[in-house]
Amino acid sequence: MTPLSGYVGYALRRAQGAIFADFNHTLAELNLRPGQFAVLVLIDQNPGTSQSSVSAALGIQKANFVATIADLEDRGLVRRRKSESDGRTYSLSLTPRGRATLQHAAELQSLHEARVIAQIGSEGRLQLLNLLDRLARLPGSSPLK
Amino acid sequence: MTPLSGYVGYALRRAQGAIFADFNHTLAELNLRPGQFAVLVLIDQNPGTSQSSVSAALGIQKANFVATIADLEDRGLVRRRKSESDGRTYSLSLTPRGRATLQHAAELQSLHEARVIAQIGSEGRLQLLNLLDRLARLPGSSPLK
DNA sequence: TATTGTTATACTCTATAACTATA
DNA sequence: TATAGTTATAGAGTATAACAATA
Repeated sequence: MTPLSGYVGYALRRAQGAIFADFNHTLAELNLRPGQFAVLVLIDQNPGTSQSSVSAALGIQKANFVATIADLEDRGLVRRRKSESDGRTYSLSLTPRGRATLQHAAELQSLHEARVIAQIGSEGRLQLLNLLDRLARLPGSSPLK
Repeated sequence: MTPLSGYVGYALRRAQGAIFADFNHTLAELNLRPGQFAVLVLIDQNPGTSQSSVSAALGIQKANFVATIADLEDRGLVRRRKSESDGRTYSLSLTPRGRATLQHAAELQSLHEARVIAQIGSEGRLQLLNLLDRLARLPGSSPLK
């Protein structure tokens, strides 16, 4: 059957399915899905940050972030400490085990990214990142209210 | 907070979120989501096709296609006829209303695609389609067999 | 035996509303 | 009032296993 072509949305869905499948397969031994990996990276880069900040940076609802952060805390990868300056917020940081896991994950992730480069080339990857970044800035793409 | 950058998978997720939100907003009056639009396009291009063929072409499980096709049939957009040559399959086609809806949807979709072009340019869009198509062919990611 | 369509089930991601405690 | 975190809920999307009817 003639495949659909010429639809950016459809092409994005198919590509993301392939990329996420490869990512999940590559990091299967760590039991880390793409979103969890992203959370670890952000906390590592912004130690002491809050749940609201991380969820906002990832473009997800803070309500949907509760289960994710609880899981990472239960697994001993993230530490949540009550902030002293603001009783409403938790201060997030990686545990030593979280840092070790992130380092291992980053190595596996680079294998995944290498497969991307093998598929579309280094130059193609940079073009792609640039195009996707501009697409993500489409007007009205924030959650509809 | 410093955004994540340099991860193709993350950039894909953000871009797809923006694109799907824009698509859904653009076709809201028809109550057609991206997957449903794709089904109408495929049936229109392949009248008489089967549920298995369409679901395989879209890279989804045939089990998950049952609810989708039932909804489109209930809305009077798709007709399912028992095949005479093979008692197991249904022959799918668009109803007149389905064709009219698809035509209207295609017009709205082109407005959506125009916004994509406004964001990344005609040339950028073609580059993107090419890159995404190659990414979808990552080894081990093929729902198509 | 294999395939088509189906049911049932479960898991992930996402969206919204409403609540609490703090500010 | 406004914000951080939470709970509850609902809707899509996707994956697998098993089944009846048909090939």
